[in-house]
Amino acid sequence: MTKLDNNLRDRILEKSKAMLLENGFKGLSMRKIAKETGVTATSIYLHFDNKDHLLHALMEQAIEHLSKSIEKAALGLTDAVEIIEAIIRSYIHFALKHPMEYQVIYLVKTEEMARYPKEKFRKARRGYELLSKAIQQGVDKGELEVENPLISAYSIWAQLHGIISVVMNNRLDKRIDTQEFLNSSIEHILHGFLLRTAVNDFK
Amino acid sequence: MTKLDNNLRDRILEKSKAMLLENGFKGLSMRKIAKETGVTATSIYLHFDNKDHLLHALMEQAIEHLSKSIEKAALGLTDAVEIIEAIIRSYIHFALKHPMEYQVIYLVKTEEMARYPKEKFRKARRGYELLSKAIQQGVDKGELEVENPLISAYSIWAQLHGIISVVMNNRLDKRIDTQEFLNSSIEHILHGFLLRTAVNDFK
DNA sequence: TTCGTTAAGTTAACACTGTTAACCTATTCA
DNA sequence: TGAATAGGTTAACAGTGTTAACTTAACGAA
Repeated sequence: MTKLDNNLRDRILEKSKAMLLENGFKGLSMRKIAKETGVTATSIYLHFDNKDHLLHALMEQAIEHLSKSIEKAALGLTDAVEIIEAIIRSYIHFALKHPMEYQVIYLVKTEEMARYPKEKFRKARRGYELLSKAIQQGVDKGELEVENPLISAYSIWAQLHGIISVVMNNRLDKRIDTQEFLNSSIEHILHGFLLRTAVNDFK
Repeated sequence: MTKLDNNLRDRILEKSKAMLLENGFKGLSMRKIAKETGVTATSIYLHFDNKDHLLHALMEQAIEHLSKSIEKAALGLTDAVEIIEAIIRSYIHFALKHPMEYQVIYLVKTEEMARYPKEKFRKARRGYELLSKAIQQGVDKGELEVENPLISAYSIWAQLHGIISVVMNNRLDKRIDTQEFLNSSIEHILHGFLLRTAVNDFK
């Protein structure tokens, strides 16, 4: 791994990502990735332990991309509720704009999760920490009513994930307009954290 | 399909479900299911078009199971908010008690969803209709503040799904206690639909 | 300059996978 | 009695992730 990780590894990742964006996960195989990269299937194993590790690498990139989008959206804002809403909206926006990248983040299942190096989750946590800071700030200013900001941050994020996954997997009732559903859900989520007095201000 | 669908089909489903509960989705193959059922792999194709259709059948059973659990939990209750909370808690309880059955409901991805017969989604909708009725009832009584009860029902359900999937996939920060997270999230979700006045009553 | 080492790839093979085509056998019904 | 059909089977295809064994090229030391 001295001068190995300079070229092919990146090309494999690039091609994998491109193939993912085009055709989804279904037909994504090591052999096809290799062929697309102009190399043998076994060569991939010189750069990645196995298919899961390759997906982990894609996952990392996607998490980085998502984190940056969120940070960018929150940049410059000072009001706690504004920041929270901006984070929520940018999260949804990212998911809908980059569905495959979003899905790769949540692809890895429970069992493999354990093996996924914890250190790399630090990056993934940047978003929550931003969110939980904003919540704490809102609590301090008396705008929000929350027991544990970290738990609340994770709760918001989990609820968002549910809403997005429902939309992305076409699980919505056909009578329901997607945009209306999203707006209504955002409102519900925000509403759940606001004080009685603040509720009146929220539109 | 006259007298075909009496015996083997059910045995296949039984064994599939048992294997799913024991070892998860990862190693679940047609050949293994066949071997476990004491039959050839190709025989399965006399009863199911393909693997996806077999999973659809398992999905149907799981949805039925979940729907019954929810209906049972709401039975006898009259107060709208009580009913909503009971539905939410029974949904979470089911998911944690039967993780594999829960996961099979959400396994099928977007592309295959389109082919899944809409008629069969009726069953899946029973839960929402119960929920949306309760919401409507709460609105009529002036306990809840909601624009569209159906949308709200789907929103609650989606948020629940997100919370459960986060817990089931070990995505929670280790500093967070799962039970505390669940309770806090339930509170948030309910809070999001309550009126200002009602908020005070909610504990 | 030659030699051994190592990086970076290859080919061939294993043990699987879902799925189809072709075949067999027992039962049912005219 | 004989044809049709339900309910299976065996053999095979095309694909999968992954490993072991082999090749080739580059480099540093003797």
